Amino acid sequence: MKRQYSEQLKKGVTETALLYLINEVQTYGYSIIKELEKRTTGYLKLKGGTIYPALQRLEIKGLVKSWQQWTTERRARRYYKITDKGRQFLVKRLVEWQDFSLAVSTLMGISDTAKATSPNTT
Amino acid sequence: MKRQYSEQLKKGVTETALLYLINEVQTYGYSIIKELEKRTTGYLKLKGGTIYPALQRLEIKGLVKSWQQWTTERRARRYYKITDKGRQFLVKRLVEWQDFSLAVSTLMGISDTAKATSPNTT
DNA sequence: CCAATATATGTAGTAATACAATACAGTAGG
DNA sequence: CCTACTGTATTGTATTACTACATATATTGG
Repeated sequence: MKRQYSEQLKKGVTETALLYLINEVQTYGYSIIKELEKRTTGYLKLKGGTIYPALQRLEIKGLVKSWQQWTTERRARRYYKITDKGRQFLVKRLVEWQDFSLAVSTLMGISDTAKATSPNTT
Repeated sequence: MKRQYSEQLKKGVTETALLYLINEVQTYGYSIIKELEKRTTGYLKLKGGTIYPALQRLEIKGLVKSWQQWTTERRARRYYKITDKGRQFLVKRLVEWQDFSLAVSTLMGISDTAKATSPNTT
């Protein structure tokens, strides 16, 4: 099965993105999937098989805490809420992303005053 | 051994960064390591154990080609040069990085007209 | 009423890749 | 001689996004 390169790009930002959304408002897995897709107009589509394990990792690390809530008599959702530790972690990771993305963009000749970035033909 | 989160961030950009440098001028592994560190003021430090396998992957994919050059009688370097296929690939990946990094930055409230990005305390 | 779709969570196994640790060897300076 | 730096390379490990699958309930259209 041929993998997309964008998979690799996602690896550093998934947990930060989840935490960012959970920080805004307590929410649950399925909602996060839809929200990410909507807000990034399709650039950050994450699958259930990615999201649910990632949420579990966040909880194990103590960055979020979860509980079940019954939407109907028989139907449960697992809600997630950020912790203080999670908030501290989020701030660090946001700064890290900014520094990293700026460094890479600069390296690759992509600046705010973006000029033609097509590689030269040396 | 505690791993750095930045490891994950790097996973999508390493090959693109290598290709970008090789596109500028034919070069070799050790030089790339030093050059990346210098140009990104330390934000993109990659180790030999990352670079050398990555260069091999690029060659297997036909994006670069390599040859040995003797710097002294006994000492050889492996130089890399980009191929036409590599140049096409590079352009695609640069565009992909731009789109991706913009999408993520937008999601996380980091725009060019960057306002305070500290998470709210809902 | 029934089928299809959407909602909702979860696991097992696989692929990709950055790293540490290690190995080897030449070279330069004290 | 000895240390540090240059230079390439491999082995094994950790992390994590994905596919495929499993299981349910809820809703909508024909």
